[in-house]
Amino acid sequence: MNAENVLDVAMSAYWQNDPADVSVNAICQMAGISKPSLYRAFGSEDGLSRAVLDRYAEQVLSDIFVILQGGTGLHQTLDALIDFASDDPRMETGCLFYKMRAGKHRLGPDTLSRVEEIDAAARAAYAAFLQAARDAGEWPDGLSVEAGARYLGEQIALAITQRASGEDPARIREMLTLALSVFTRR
Amino acid sequence: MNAENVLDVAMSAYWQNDPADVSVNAICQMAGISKPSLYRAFGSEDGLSRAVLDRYAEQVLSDIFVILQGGTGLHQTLDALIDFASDDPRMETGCLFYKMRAGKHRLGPDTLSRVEEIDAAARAAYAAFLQAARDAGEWPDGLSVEAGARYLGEQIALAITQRASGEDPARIREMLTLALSVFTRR
DNA sequence: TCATTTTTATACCAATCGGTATTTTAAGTC
DNA sequence: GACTTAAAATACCGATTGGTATAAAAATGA
Repeated sequence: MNAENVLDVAMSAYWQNDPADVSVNAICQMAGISKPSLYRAFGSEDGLSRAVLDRYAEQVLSDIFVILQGGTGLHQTLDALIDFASDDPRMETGCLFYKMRAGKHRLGPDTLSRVEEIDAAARAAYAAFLQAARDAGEWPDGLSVEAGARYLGEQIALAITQRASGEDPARIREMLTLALSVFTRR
Repeated sequence: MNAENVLDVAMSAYWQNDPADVSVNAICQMAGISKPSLYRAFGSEDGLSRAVLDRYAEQVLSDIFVILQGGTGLHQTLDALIDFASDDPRMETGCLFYKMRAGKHRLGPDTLSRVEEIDAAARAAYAAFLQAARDAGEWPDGLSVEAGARYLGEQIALAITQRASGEDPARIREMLTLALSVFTRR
């Protein structure tokens, strides 16, 4: 019955549509397995969506952490983030993590706690990146690293969420570039 | 059976929670009316949510248009928008319009077209406001009014959406102020 | 007061949800 | 081949969804 294949099918379904709109029944049908098989493998819908999120984190989100930890300087890293959010084909239908976070009140407890865990890790990574830029002297006056990290994370989330709603990538890039210009102008 | 009371109850329910999480059954129960009565008055769930959105537009959204058309200059109007998004108590649980727009794929055709209508009107109002600021010479180089209007609208939407998720208003204000600083710095 | 019409309330509909009990099938093992 | 064990498929569960048919009640007109 191949659990990895089920995870791939579920991840793609959750990702392409909204997680809340994809039923367990539909996943079983798409994966060609029976419902008892799925429940034996993952325990519950919560177990499945959590497993999917784990897979997504290591297959996709890890790339964002790589960009942040690249140590290539403020300007260059911001450009890489803009490229990723605006034009990476994998973000064409949005980000599964952001979709889950946006509908967190519908998640089961396990998936929810994983979402919050990833959220905290992302904020920490953004903060570490900005702290390094501050240490290098590339930093506008009167802005805390904490606030900057929150701002940066939410602007990236906004841009990718807009891609999910079919917005023109060029427009998204324009808006995100404008939003992140607060880091490089003084 | 009082249709206005039903609209008030439904608006408050849609607004406080997510529209997709509020069933027709629940609204009937809260309003103390029978389901056939509601369907005779509004035709369908789509008819009800559209009527609710109409009411919301004239009771709440109109205030934003008033701010935008106040003609009090760029800086002052932006501050008023920041105040509204960050601290107006009516936005404490978010904006019903933004909640509907975020879940537009779940809306019926009538409600959906009304959402898009309001969206277009809002963009036009933002653009008119920014055009006036440009005519007054208060405008950064290399930014089109169109792009600025989209950016401004989305930043406001982001801020209010964050209020719905319980974010600290002071943090939201800080982020929104930072985002809108691109209009006043050169 | 009686009859008509309109509104209300109760009960129901088919579809779908997440989750399971039961039965059938298949795979080993001796 | 006979027996055991594990997996799979089907059928079912109660709850809830948007929507309606029908029966009871209330208001209206003569």
